[in-house]
Amino acid sequence: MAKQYWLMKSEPDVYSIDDLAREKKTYWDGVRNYQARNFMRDKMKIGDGIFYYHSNAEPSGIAGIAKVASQSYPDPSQFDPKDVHYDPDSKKDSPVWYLVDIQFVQKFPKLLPLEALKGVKGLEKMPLLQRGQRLSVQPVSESEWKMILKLANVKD
DNA sequence: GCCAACGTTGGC
DNA sequence: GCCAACGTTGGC
Repeated sequence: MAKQYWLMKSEPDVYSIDDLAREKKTYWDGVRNYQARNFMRDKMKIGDGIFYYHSNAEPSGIAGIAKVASQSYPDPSQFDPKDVHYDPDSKKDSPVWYLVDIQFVQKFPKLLPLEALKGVKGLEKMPLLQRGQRLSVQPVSESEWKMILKLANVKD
């Protein structure tokens, strides 16, 4: 299986790339969208590349790189009645929500703002740039991955 | 803080 | 199964 690439959104006020850089590794809990879950549960493989995207930020944009650090497993927060992500419909023997661990790779020297991605030839198909797109876990093609690394002035 | 766009819920 | 109402996302 060839290496695949992803983009994952996080609000930096909640958990930023600096938080990830400090902790080195975290688990991506709280995703409650089926499409995003399916990518994590069915598609992600250890070692896949992840663009770490800051949403609801000033400015919003890609902040750096992480990588998938585990197979998918059930999101523990769905079983915890005290957790905001608690899902009373989910049962332990048939969990609804899955997540993966992600590991810090590098922070971009400068955040690559969303604005800088718009209008770039070769990136126009990215879900991120589609009007109204809110998916928090998205696939990125290899060519998009390489172009963005170039724009950010970093090597993989 | 506003609001457009979207996904989900629930009445019918 | 339709679709209006609602809650959420996320750029601005």
